[in-house]
Amino acid sequence: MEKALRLGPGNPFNLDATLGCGQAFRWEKMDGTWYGVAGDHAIAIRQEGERLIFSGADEPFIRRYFALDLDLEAILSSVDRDARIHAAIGRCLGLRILRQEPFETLVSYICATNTNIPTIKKRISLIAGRYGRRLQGGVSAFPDAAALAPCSEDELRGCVLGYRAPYACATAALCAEDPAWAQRVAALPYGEAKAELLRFPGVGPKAADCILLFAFEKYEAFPVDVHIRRMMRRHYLPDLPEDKTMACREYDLIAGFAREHFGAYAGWAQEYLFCVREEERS
DNA sequence: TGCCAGGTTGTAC
DNA sequence: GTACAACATGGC
Repeated sequence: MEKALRLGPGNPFNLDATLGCGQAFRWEKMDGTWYGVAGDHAIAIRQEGERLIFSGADEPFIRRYFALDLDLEAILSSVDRDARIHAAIGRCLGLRILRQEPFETLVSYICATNTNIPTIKKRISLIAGRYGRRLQGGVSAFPDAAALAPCSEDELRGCVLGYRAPYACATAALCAEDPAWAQRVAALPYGEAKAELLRFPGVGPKAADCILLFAFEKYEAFPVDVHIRRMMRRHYLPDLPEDKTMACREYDLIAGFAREHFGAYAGWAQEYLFCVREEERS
């Protein structure tokens, strides 16, 4: 059954930017409607101006998942500190950082290293379809740690994870043994929470920052992927010495600069910059 | 075909 | 601590 939700004035929301920016991997748009899975909900949702029309979940879930409770204008005015981010905000106004499931986000970003977004979506979809609980409409929830932990490396290789299969396998086992991991991470401040996540195999600085930003509301996390690195070097830190691969020191330098420059909501700035990432290379 | 992709790991210095 | 090759796979 369809429900409708009216977005308040002065609190912008842009469904296309939010679901299309690459933070979540289980959404597809068809004929103006987004179809996807969040938690145990198979959701269909579309935006008509200031109205959201949705089915598959109740309004409190939608408000929470899409972070409609946050004062976006306040967040954006706090990071709006230069012409480039200002332009990005103008182009993607209403993009919000979702509140995603910790375990799904953890595994998703282990699957997201050194690859492209269509391939990540394929991996996540295969994992959910094979090991997740079936929902209405034929789609499946992402499995929890207990459901994924018994999988062998070969089974996960079958989900085209490649060399990441042992990492996902070992991480699922760790989470299954320690179901309170997410609660613990949630309670820690950014730096300590990141250190906790870095203990999972297959999780490095970038994946940890994505997980903290998309599943734990640690909004000072500033993930530095190849696009953001290129943009930051080109437009914010032109004096950084040339390097082929990203050294640990360089990552912390870029992310540290971003936190200083954009402030406590640097992660929101990162998503807006990622949303307008240049397609041109080199 | 060859290069690139929401990088991390293991190893050598 | 820093540097760098190896890594599976698919898109373009």
